[in-house]
Amino acid sequence: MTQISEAQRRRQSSFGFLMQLLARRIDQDMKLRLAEIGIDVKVFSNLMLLSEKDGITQRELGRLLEFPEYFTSRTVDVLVEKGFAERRPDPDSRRSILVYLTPKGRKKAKELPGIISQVNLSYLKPLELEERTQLIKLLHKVADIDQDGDPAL
Amino acid sequence: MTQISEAQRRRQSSFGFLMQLLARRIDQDMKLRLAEIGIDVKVFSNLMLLSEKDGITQRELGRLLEFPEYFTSRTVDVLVEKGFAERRPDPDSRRSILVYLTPKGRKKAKELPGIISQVNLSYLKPLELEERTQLIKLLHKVADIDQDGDPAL
DNA sequence: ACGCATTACATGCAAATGCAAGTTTTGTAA
DNA sequence: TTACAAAACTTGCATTTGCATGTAATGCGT
Repeated sequence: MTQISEAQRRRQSSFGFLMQLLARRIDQDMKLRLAEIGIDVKVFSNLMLLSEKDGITQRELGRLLEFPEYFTSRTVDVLVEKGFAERRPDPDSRRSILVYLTPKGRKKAKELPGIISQVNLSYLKPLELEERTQLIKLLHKVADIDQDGDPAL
Repeated sequence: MTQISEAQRRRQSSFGFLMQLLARRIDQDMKLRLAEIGIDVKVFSNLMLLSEKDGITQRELGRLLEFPEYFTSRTVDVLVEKGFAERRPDPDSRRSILVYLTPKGRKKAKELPGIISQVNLSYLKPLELEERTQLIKLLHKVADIDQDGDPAL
């Protein structure tokens, strides 16, 4: 058994520390998996959201994903370059732009849930089914997204 | 009540999605808090770890924090520039380097636990005490860091 | 209808990042 | 002991990021 200090125990039990550590691991995994299908993490997020709901403004897209505005702007550039999305003028306002998935983008988006499930499952493996539900519920409560649902495995 | 799609519910309940979202928020908060005392997140992590245990090689430091090697190399550069740490030759091997905190670094590290507690607490606020313990325990299990302890609030 | 703050988005540019390739030192095996 | 692989760091360089700023369109008060 390795000797661990009180300080180490404290750090390793810090909510922030655990979140950062795990998020980095997940991000790394996703990066590898997504590279196989030729996209990166930021394209992935936007593709997922747009497949739920497109025809929204860039601002709305960024707001829903909690990404800064300049970031969304450039990500949409990439989506358009890759032929996954297109910008259309907003009939209600000439200063805003609506983002729509193209058929190609929609097709690509269909590949994503499988990857997500696999990655999620690989992380949740050490937990019992009940614990997984509990964990998602607690994270939800912390994130303050006001709805509940079963974990997406 | 806002209308939400099944797909949206699914995404928002994805372990990976929640982790990324929360980690980004925490990171942003920490960035602001740390800017007040003149350091950034990567310096922060290393300072914390070294305050637990210094006199380790850069490789070991990177391994413990799960940071890539080139990253550690540059972070230690910054730590040294700022006078928080110093590199000393490893008596056992001329190709490795031991990193030690300076008194200044040790002093700076003392400011950190307070900030960590505040940030952690601000996130865990929506949870009951029991739930906080449960959440940390579950995250621990997922992270597979082999020890248990009470949450550092 | 005029001025002016605000919204929505884009971008220039400095700094940070990440990969791959480089250097020096050590282990190992013939 | 020599040669070759691997370890421990470092660095060059292209890409990415992020802040601050710019541009165009809109709402709003008077």
